[in-house]
Amino acid sequence: MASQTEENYLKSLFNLANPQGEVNISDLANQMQVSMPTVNSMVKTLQKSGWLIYEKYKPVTLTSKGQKEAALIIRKHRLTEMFLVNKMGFGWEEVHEIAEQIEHIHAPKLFERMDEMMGFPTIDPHGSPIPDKQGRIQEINYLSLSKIKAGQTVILAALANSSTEFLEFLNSRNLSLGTELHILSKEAYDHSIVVSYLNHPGETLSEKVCEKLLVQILDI
Amino acid sequence: MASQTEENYLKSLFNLANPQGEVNISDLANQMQVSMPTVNSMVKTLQKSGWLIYEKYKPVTLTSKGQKEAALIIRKHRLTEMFLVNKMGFGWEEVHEIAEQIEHIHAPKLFERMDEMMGFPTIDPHGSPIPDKQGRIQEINYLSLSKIKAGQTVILAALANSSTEFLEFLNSRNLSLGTELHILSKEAYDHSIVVSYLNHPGETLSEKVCEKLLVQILDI
DNA sequence: CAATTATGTTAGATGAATCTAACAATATAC
DNA sequence: GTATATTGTTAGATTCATCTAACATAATTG
Ligand SMILES: [Mn+2]
Ligand SMILES: [Mn+2]
Ligand SMILES: [Mn+2]
Ligand SMILES: [Mn+2]
Repeated sequence: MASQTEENYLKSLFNLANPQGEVNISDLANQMQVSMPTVNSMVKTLQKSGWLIYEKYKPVTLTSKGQKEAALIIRKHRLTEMFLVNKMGFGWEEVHEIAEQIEHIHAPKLFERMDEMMGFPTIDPHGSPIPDKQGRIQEINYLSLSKIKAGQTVILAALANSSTEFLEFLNSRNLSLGTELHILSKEAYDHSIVVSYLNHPGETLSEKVCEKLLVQILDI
Repeated sequence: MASQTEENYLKSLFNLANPQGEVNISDLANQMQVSMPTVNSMVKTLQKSGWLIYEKYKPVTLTSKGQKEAALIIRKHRLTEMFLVNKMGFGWEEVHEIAEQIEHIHAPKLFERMDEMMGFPTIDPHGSPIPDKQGRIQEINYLSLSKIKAGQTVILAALANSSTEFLEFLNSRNLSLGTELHILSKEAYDHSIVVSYLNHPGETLSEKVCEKLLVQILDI
């Protein structure tokens, strides 16, 4: 069984993987906030347990066993976040840190009960998909708000970043998942946009914000 | 901040303390399922952090800081057990192992929400008191069923032992906290007793079982 | 393509939590 | 009150997860 530390490495590896499934040692060191030699020795350990493939001077790649394990930890994380929001009254900006700890609890029944009590949700409070019990993830291809043309109407469906600061910014503007946004105009100079939505007739959003808002186009 | 390992030592120390607050190294080693040298080095570490008083060849004693810390971990454990039973539908025999892990989560709000959602319970699913936020425990002096005379009527209020096996035994006899028991007779030879209760007109309970059933006398 | 920069590895050390083997102190029993 | 048993300590080793310093390889760029 993977240690708590190893589980966190697996999650980072899963999230950092490029389309070919590769992860650089330096990116992993940066993500985990440890030195490269630490990562170097950890990837050797993870390889010995069959979680990944490692060859000197090459980027590492999770094995399918490693991918599944990572996805199942992410499943526990996201189920927990959803449970905290839906069943315990937490705000979406409060749950990540708690889930970061609870994802390491070994108690299959706990997470099954959460799942059951919530009616088997498929997304977490930030719009990210919850992997199923087999570790399969249903990737949904949302569009970034920064790619949408003026005049269109979209629904806020997910976030490309879920940091507390960003979530608190969204709270301050009453923006939540499901909000219907009308793109009124786009500024050519700085790529900021002006949107209108419930009780907010004209709100300006910077490019930095728009990039992180993932939306679905409303075809009426 | 105490590590998960240190937290488990603090809990054991709290539970093993005799009326003078003293704990033997060998009892602690036995409880923690580690060797005596391991305990010896750990108590030195715990002393350095101010959790306990240690002098060579003498039993150790938790400081008041150590007692409070232990009580607050026990609080998290018992709140969790109660939450799992009352809010998530677990049986009282399923929750200890999960609580053993969740008690180490650092998230004050999580436990405050549990507490709130349950209406600030004062006992856990096994009848043990839940320490308050200041780490104070309200000790209730129940009587062991083995001390009760024939002819009396009592209410099952708590358990002196909450092992899964014992809880499953109680489940098999439909015995739960709050059950009203009529002591019909006592066997002088083996100290077993015969009780009657809801749908059980005559159930024999061994001395071993009676010792672990804590009751309140019903004064009608 | 040579120089510079970025990325990755080795070596050696540290602190936490554990072990076994050997020894020391204290308590108990005859 | 000495012998025996119980309890506790020291010494030395191990594994895990981390570090820094030094060195090696690979990629980028003028
Ligand atoms: Mn999260
Ligand atoms: Mn984590
Ligand atoms: Mn318990
Ligand atoms: Mn524990």
